[in-house]
Amino acid sequence: MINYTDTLRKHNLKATPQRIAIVDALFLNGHVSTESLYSIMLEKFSSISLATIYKNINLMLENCLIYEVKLPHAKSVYELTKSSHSHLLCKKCGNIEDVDINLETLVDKISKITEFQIDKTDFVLSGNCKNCHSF
Amino acid sequence: MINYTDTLRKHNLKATPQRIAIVDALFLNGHVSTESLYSIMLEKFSSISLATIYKNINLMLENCLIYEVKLPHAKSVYELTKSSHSHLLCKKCGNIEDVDINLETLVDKISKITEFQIDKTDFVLSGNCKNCHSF
DNA sequence: TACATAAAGAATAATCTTTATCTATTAAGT
DNA sequence: ACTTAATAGATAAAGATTATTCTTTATGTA
Repeated sequence: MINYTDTLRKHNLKATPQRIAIVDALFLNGHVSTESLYSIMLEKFSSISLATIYKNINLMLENCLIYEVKLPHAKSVYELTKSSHSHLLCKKCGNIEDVDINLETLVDKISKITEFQIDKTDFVLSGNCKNCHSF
Repeated sequence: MINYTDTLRKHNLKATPQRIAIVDALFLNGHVSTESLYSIMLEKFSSISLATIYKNINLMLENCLIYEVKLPHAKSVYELTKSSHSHLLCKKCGNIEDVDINLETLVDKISKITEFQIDKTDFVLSGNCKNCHSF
């Protein structure tokens, strides 16, 4: 398991074993919901409190270590903060994938038309993944 | 006030005064959260139950009369179902605007690259609206 | 227009979900 | 090793959503 002590400290968070394991779980699983993170954590820390999960998710959100991805017709999932990207959601199997789409030109155009200063996008594309539509 | 009896019936919903008022509130306000819908409704129906709001929102969602817009760092809002469009969110004043962006070419491209069959997009662009950045 | 009936509304209880509180423990700097 | 502020766990509290029960009502039919 990678040591995320520095990562946590850089985000003004004490490096507790629980937090290191949370970051590791996000790294390994990519996109994780609150309750799924709780069950993952229970395997390593049999007496971890659900409140600890919530508290740390909120702290990590505030310190921009993780990001919340809001999905249509599903609960939010959390991911480690990366450079801006979009998400693919399979409506059948629930799988979530990152996808890099260059939205710069598009956003510039919309910015001009709407007179909005846009500095962030949340883009989720839903459908069926390769496995779920090829049979 | 427009009579939404037919609209409701077309979506397999009985046209009760409460439901007509909900549809009207969404039409007039564009994007409404649960609690804000509740306060709007309380003005017309002083004894309406919050459970009625939730029940009807869910029924209208199931019957595709309304759509849930999930926003970053904010509670969901609901809108009357329209043709596919994106949303602009002002991070300062909280204002939400619809914006028509033709994503077809983009989505086709991504579909080919990722081998996902994409049939829906949820696109929220966040920033500052005209009023909030021009002063 | 009145009737029958399934559905909806209001009130409220019950069930999540999330946050707050309190105490014992621990990370991290000295 | 020692000190201190922050964290974890346990649990209560608060907030959000759903379920239940009973009364009322929309709507199709006679």
